[in-house]
Amino acid sequence: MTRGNLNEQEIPKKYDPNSIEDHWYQYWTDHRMFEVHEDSGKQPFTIMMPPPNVTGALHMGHALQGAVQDTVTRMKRMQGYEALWLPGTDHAGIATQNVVERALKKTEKKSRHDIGREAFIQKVWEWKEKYGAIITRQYSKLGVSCDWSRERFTMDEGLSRAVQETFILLHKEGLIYKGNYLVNWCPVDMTAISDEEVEHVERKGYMWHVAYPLDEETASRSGISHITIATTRPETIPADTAVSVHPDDDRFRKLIGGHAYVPTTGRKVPIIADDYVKMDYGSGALKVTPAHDENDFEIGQRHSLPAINIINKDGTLNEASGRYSGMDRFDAREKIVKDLEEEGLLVKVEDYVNQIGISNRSKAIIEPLLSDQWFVRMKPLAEKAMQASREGQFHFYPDRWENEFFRWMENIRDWVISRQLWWGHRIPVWYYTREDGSIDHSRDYVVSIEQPEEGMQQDPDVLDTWFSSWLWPFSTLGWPEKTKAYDFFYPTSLLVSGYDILFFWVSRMIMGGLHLTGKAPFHDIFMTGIVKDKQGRKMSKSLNNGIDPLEMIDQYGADAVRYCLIILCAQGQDIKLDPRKFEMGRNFANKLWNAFRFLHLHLDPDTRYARDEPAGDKELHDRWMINRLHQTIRSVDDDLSRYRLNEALLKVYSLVWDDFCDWYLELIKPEYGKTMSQQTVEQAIIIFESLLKLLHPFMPYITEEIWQRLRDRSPEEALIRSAWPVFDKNSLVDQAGNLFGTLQQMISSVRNIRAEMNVPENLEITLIIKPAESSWRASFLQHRSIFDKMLQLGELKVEMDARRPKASASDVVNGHQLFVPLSGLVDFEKEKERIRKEIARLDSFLTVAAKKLTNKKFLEHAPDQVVQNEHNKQKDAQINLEKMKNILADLD
RNA sequence: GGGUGGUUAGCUCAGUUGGUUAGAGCGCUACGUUGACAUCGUAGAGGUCAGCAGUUCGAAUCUGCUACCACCCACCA
Repeated sequence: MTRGNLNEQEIPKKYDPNSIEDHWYQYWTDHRMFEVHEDSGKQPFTIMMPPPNVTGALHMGHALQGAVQDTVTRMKRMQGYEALWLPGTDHAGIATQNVVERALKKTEKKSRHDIGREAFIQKVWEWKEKYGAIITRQYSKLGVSCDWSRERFTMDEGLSRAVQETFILLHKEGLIYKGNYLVNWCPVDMTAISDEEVEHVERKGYMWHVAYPLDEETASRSGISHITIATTRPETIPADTAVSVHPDDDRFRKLIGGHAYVPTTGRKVPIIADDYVKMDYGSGALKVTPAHDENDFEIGQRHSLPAINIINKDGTLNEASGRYSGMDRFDAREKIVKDLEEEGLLVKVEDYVNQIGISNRSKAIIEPLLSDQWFVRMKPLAEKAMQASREGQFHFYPDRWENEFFRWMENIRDWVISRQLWWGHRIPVWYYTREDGSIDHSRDYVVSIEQPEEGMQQDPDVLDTWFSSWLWPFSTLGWPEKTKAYDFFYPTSLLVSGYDILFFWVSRMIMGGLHLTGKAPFHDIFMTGIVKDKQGRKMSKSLNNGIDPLEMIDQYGADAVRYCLIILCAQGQDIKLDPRKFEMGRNFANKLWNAFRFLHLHLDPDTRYARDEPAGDKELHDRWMINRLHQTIRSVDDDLSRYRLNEALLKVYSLVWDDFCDWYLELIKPEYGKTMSQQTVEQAIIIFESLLKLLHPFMPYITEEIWQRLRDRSPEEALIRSAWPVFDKNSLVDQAGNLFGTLQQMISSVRNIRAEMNVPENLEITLIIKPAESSWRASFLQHRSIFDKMLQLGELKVEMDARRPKASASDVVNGHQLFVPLSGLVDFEKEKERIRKEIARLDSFLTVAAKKLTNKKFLEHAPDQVVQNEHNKQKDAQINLEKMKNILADLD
C-alpha cells in the first residue's frame, strides 16, 4: 500500500523515527527488495555477515559493523550491482553449550550428564529454535538490508556437510592429524582450547626456591648435598622427571649425570644438561615436568624423559601425585609448600609477578595437559595465504593490518580443532569397539561421514567452532556443491570485521578459502575499531558498561544510531562511545525532516505528482547548489571507494545542513505571507532528491520516508532501488560558485558588522558596495534579492564612486568595499578596533606570503599551481589591506 | 622482550599523495522564535597540532629519539 494518503495529514514538527521505521522495514521486505538473483545480468557484489552467536544479544560492535555493511550494500545496490549481503548465525560451541547447561540447571536442576548427550543436544536445538531468532530480529531494527531468504546457520545441513567434507579432504592430504600432545586445557569447560583462545594476564604470585636432595653418589662426588631449583608451580613437583642445568654452568657441572630426589615423592630423577636453562635466572636449575609445561615437554622429548601426568581434567590431582591425590591444584600447591617447609626443603620465597594463561571464555587458569587431540597442520596453509597476500589478491583497510596478518602467519602453530564438548560438529571419524563398549585404540580409525561398519562408534569429540566459521564465505553459498550462487557470488567483495578476531577468523578464512576453493574469499577487508565505553574500557557484561543499541535506537532512532557510529568510525580507530553522541544523528535527522516540511509546505498539492525539470534559466543559487552537489558526489564516491565512510558522511551532512538548509532554502524562502512559485519548489525538490539518494545508504529510514512523501511512488520507484547520483563533469564548468562565494562572504561580513555594532535585529540597514571592478556592478545589482533576503536590507547601493559615509562601519571583501551607514549607532573606537584587528591579521598573513614569494628556492621547487595560488592570495590580501588602511585613516 | 595504535580547541574526535588563514560535534559568550527546524538561527571566543632533533623551499602530515596512555604478541622456570 502506498502512503500517499499520509501526505494529507499534518506533518509533525519533530521527526519521530519510531512511527515509521517498522513500516519501511516491512515494506522493503514485503517487496523482497533485499533479495538477489544469480541471473540478473548485473555485476555481483557480496558481503558475508560475520555470524553472531546464535544465543547472543546485539551489542554496539554488531551495530557498528552492521551499519558499515549496510551502508556499503545499499550504495552498491543503488550503483547497479546485484548486491548480496548474506546474514547468518554461529552455533558458538562452548558459549551456547554453557548457556543451555545453566538454563538446564536452573529449570530442571540437572546437569548435561544427568540427561545424556542425545537429550542434551536436543535441548540445545530447542533453545536455538526459540532464542536463535532474537539476534536477527534485533539486527533488523538497524535497518539492515540483508537477504534473509539466504540466511544460514553454521550447523545447517549444508554447512555441516561442508565441515565434514573439509575434514575428510584435509585428512586425506595429511593436513589433519591426531596426536598426543600438550594442549591448553580448560578445567572449567573441560575441553582443550587453541592457543588463540588463551589470554595472558599478569598475576601476583611467588617464586619458591626448593632444595632437591642429591643422591649419595652425586653428593659424595660433588661434595654438595642439595640442588636448589626455583618454581612458580610447586604443585607440579610430584610430576618432575628430571632436574636440568645449563651445560656451561660451572656451579653445577659436577652434578650433570647424577641424580636428585624429588621432594614429596622421593623419586630419583636424573640431573641433565640442556641449553634451554638460563644460568642467571631463578636458581639456575630447573625442575623438568614434561606433562605439565610446554618447555619441559620439549626438554623431555630431547632427553627421552618420561611424562608423569598428575592432574585430572577437572584440575584436581590424581593418584600419581601420591598423598595429594584428590586435592584441587591450588589447594595442593599450598599443602606442598607447607610440607616442604616442614621438611626444611623450602629455601626461600620471593614475590613474583608472572604471566598466566586463562581461558578467554571461562577465565579459568589454563592447565597444560597431555591428551589425544586432532590438529590441523597450518604451515602449508599459511604459506599459500602469505603468497596470495604478496600477489595482492586481497587488501586490508587500513593496510597496517597486513603486517599483523603476516606476523601471525609467520609464527603460526598447529591448530587444535577437537573439543571435548557435545554441541558442535561431530568429528567424522569412527573407531572399532571393544567388547566392554570402549574404543579399541589398537585398531586403525576410519574417516567417514557415515558409520562405515556396524558396531563402530564415532569419535566423541566435536570440532572447534571456528572450524566451521573459516568456511563461512563459501559454505553459505552451497560449497562444496557447484551451485549457481557459489559461481556467481564467490569470491566475495568485502569483509567487515573487528580486529579482535583477525587471528581467530579472518586469517583462517583466508587460509581455508585459498586452500579449499583456490581463491581468496574476499577482495577487501575493512577492519573496524572496537566500540568502548566513554572511559575507553571494553564494553563487557561484567563491567556492566555496555550501551544497548536497541535502547539507543528506541531513544534516538535507527538512523541516528547509524549516523553516529559511521561518523565516529574513522579508519579502524577504536570508538569511545558516549550515549549523548547519538544526539548528533538525531538532530541531523530532525534538520532533514524540517527541510522536507519546508518544501512540502510550499508544494501545491495539485501539482505534487507531476514534476519535471523546470523550464527556463536556473537562478544563481540553483546553479551554485548543483555545483556543490556534484563536487560532493565526486568526493563521496572517492571516499566510499576507499571505505572512508566517515568522511563521506560528513560531506553529505555539510552539504545538507550548511549549503542546502542554511543558504539554499533561506534564499528560496518567500517573503512574509507570499507563496513560492511552483517552479522554485520543483527545482528545490529535484536537488533535494539527490541529497536523499546520497544520504540513503547511511540513513535509510528517514530518507525513504521523505522520498515517498514527496511523490506517490510505486515499489519500483522506492528510494532503495533508485539510481545513485552520477557525477557530471559539466556541472563544475559553471562558474556560479565564484560569484556566489563572494556574495556569501559579503553577507557574512555585514552580519558580523551588525552583531559587533549591536544593530538591533529589526532595524533595516543600508548597504553600500563599492565594487573592486566595474564588471562586478551588474552582478551585485542583479542579485540584490540575495542581499535583501539574507540581511534584512532597507536599501542597496552599488556605486563605483561610493564614498564612505562618516558614521558607518566598513569592511573589504575580495577587494569590494562595503559600507553600512549607522548614524547614531557607531562606536568609533570600537569600529577602529575592528578595522585594526583586520589589518593586523592581513599584515601577518602578508608577511608569511612575502617570505615565501621572495624565497628563490620556493619559486624554483614548488609546483606552479602552488606558487600561483600564493601570488593570488597575496594580491587579494594586499588590495584588501590597502583599502582597510584607507578606511582607518579616514576614521582617524 | 618484541610489535601496533594514540597524544590536534575546555571535552570527544576528523584531517587523503607534505602546500588551507588547521576543521567538526558538544560545551562556552552575545544576540535572536508572528510559518521548515530552539533537536534551531546569526555572530564570536578558543589551538606553540605531546616534547626534542632532523629531512625539505615548505611539516599536524615524512625520519629518528624521548615521554605518557592504550592494545596485541612472546616458552625465562
